Amino acid sequence: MAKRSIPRPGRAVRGSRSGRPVMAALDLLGRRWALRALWELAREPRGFRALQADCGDVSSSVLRERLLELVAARLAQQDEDGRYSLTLLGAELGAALAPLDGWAKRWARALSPRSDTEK
Amino acid sequence: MAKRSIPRPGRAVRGSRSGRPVMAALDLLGRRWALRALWELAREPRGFRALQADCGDVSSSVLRERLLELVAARLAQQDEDGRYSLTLLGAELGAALAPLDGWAKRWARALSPRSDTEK
DNA sequence: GCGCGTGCTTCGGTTTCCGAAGCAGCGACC
DNA sequence: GGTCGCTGCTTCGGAAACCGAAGCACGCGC
Repeated sequence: MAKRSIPRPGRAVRGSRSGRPVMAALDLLGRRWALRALWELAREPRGFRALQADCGDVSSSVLRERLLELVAARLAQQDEDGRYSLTLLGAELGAALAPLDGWAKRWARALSPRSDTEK
Repeated sequence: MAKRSIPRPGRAVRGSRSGRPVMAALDLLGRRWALRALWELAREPRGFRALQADCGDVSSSVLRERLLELVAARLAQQDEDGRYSLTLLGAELGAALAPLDGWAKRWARALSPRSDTEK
């Protein structure tokens, strides 16, 4: 498990040797399902299988990897009862990402009216 | 080119049949280098090769795919001189994501002091 | 013409992801 | 005690995504 190194600020990550914090974040969150898992956990803590179901049945192996990464990055934690939840740090990230929801709605509005010109 | 369908609000995407806009966004941005490319373009418009270099030498084939996706999603566009830039919509997304930078710095501060307990 | 930089393409090899199956542990119920 | 169902988690073969290096066509300066 944990095959590849987990991005952390101050360390070289994929696509950036600078170690700039935001680059590490971009790497961490750019992995498949990472953003989604964080988003779901921000809504409310859940157990592994519930989380998997709410993420549209992600493959359990990948979800496990992402969760390990989030935990290693101190964004998430596992409670004694097994449920996953965000740490304070993770919740703050969730808050920083919150505007995404509002933007997405504007995006939907901007795209739908005349975008029947899709293939 | 454009092998897989491009996420759009109102359509089923990976991991969500609901068509909720934010899910489409999460899918689009959860692809490798998508977030990073957007972030770089938000700083300033650039040509393909410059963008590639600034993204830490992403493979050109993947960068091309991500750019096509961003363009299809109306987040980016290609100017007459060939340079890529964000559309108004894309710039708004960039603005919505801006808090990420501040958060990442806090993340770095929270992690560095005593996290010598890394493997 | 020639060199150089551009946007972009191709392709073989590697990594990542997926999906289905299965395991061990635990509480509920009989 | 037994087995049922649910849990967190693991394994593994095949599929898809990604990488990296090379190369093509075009435009521009020389």
